[in-house]
Amino acid sequence: MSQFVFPETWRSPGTLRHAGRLLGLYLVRRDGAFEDARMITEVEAYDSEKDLACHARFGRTRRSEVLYAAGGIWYVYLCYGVHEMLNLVVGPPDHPAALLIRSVEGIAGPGRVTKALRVGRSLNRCVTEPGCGLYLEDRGVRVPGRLIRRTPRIGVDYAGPIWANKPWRFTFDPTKLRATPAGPVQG
DNA sequence: TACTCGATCGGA
DNA sequence: CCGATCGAGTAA
Repeated sequence: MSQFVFPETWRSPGTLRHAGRLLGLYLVRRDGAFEDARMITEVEAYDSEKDLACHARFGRTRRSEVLYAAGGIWYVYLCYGVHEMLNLVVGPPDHPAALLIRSVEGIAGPGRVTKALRVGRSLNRCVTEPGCGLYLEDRGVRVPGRLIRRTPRIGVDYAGPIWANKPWRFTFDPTKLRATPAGPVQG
């Protein structure tokens, strides 16, 4: 059974808590005839202007403005002039924070995720709803805390050791998930 | 406007 | 290890 995850889900404070809850959810993409849905297996948290790895480290700018909106919208930007990066904006208004989706089941690497799901900057600022063509579903996967690994974020050494070493990368091994308990039988 | 650098990836 | 490739941000 799939349950649509409402955008409002991501508006409360608690960036790291949201990161843990994003693991195991399905990222659903519909674009014309194209359709794909994959379980999220790796995310990174970027939180506030203090975080020198976060795009909000310069305060409100043309690019970072989207991070200051209420959670539940997408932030997509171009990295190295080549790769699109997909983030979920989280937190209340005026608290800039986002979760980078680094991997989904079967696809590792943030640049590969967006390529596989045909995600581009046209989705920047879009709400996480079906009408947007990109949204989240809860398909009953429960990721136990003991499976979640936290490590430093990738590729942010420029932020300095304090911020580069924060264990804000969340991953888990989906093959270690226990089969979901059988629910009510449906036709 | 000139300049630097990057939340990556694929190939040498 | 290195180049691709371009937009954001800073300084001037």
